[in-house]
Amino acid sequence: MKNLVTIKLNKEYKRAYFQGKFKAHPVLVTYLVPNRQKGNKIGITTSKKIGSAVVRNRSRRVIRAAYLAVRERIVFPKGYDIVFVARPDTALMKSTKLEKIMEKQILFLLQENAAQRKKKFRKEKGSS
RNA sequence: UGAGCAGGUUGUGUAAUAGCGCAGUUUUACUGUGAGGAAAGUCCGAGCAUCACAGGACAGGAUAGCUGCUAACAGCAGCCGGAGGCGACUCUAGGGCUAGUGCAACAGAAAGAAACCGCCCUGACUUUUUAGGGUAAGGAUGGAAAGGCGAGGUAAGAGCUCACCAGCAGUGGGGAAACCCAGUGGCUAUGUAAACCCUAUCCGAUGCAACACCGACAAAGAUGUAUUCGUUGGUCCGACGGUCUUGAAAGGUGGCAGAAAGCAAUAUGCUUUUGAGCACCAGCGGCGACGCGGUGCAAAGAUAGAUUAUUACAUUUAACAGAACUCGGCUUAUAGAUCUGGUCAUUUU
RNA sequence: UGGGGUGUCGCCAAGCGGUAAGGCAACGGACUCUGACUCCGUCAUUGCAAAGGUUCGAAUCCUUUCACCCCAG
Repeated sequence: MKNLVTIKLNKEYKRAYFQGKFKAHPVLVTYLVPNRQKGNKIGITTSKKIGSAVVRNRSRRVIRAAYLAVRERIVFPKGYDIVFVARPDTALMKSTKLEKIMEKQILFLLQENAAQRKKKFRKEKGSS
């Protein structure tokens, strides 16, 4: 896919799950963690629990289409690893609806991340 | 018109915007192309690859009416036997318990060559009863009781005799065979082989995570020419090998999208050969599966895994559902639409 | 993708052609002033993942399907 880097190693997925912030919704769960590279890397998880191969493929496509639309609008301060986890109802959604949900989630998580960094920064200042 | 039977086809379409994989080229933009009838389950059969260009025996496994079709098969076609349906038609693991062994709980006298009750005869005692023998017609148990049923026959009975029916053996006729038909004979030991087993036929093992090649690192140790070691399966034989073992590890390409060769160069083309390739035919042969012949087609080939997302219209929401080395089948899932050919009943002519 | 295995009460499980053992838990009762421990009893009921078949008889044998688990990168 053009200009779209995907996460490939299991290590990187685990990093996103354990260190990253997450926001949940009945249709989509988003994990977000900053990486040290330029540009975002995304990963999509569709487990066997959500349905058959047709359902998994469909939800993967919908998420990818939604991300491509969302990427145009949001300005990321730096590179992030983003992992999207599909839910059973994801395949029934339209990608336009999913866009709005995803946009909210990512903006929320970016704020959280920024807030956390400021806190850390202050703490370090105070201790020193 | 109603009910019912068998079989086939299709498996959303169109437009706009944005986007992805692969191939090609005038190389970064265009052109072409891009999921299924089951791609599924992985239940069979093959190709292909490696191990000896795959050998023998045992073990193990598979199949099981007959004849054909097929590269092969547990598939398909036609037929035979059996079961069901008024019928169209459907279903059918359908070799052998008279080769041997095992099992048949409980009940019942007895589950394999049987006497509990009953019936009959004889003896004892003669009030009841009791001993021996004969008897498979009746009772009781059971899924199953020694061919079934009727008549003759008898002390009572019994294929003891006879008619019909079932089964077995051998005879004659028909058929390619399963098998069918006819008459003869002796008079018959139940069920179970999807129990062990026997018979016939077939099967070497491992699966593309097979396997081949490329690039790059470090080098060490052991054996000593055969009753050892290693190389492929459970075992043995046989065969082959001289070198074998080990450390660290991770990647790429091919296999893989019909194959091979040639020709041409504003392109993705053309030609030839080849293959269990696919589709079609008012062609030929065959009842048919199918074969022969002819014509046409053959461009999904990913590798964290492309083949789409959104909107509008049609008619509503399309059902089951996503290729991973490739084919032939089987099985299972499947909304709706549609076509063809039989059958039965009723009404009208 | 390929290979292998398992489904029996709420849980752990035995049984592998002839009435579905046992333990824990649960429920009822006894003991106790009450609770625990202990003792006694009940608990699969047309059923052994589901559907067909073989058999007199199937959890067990055969076929198909479903769910789950393990191994191989």
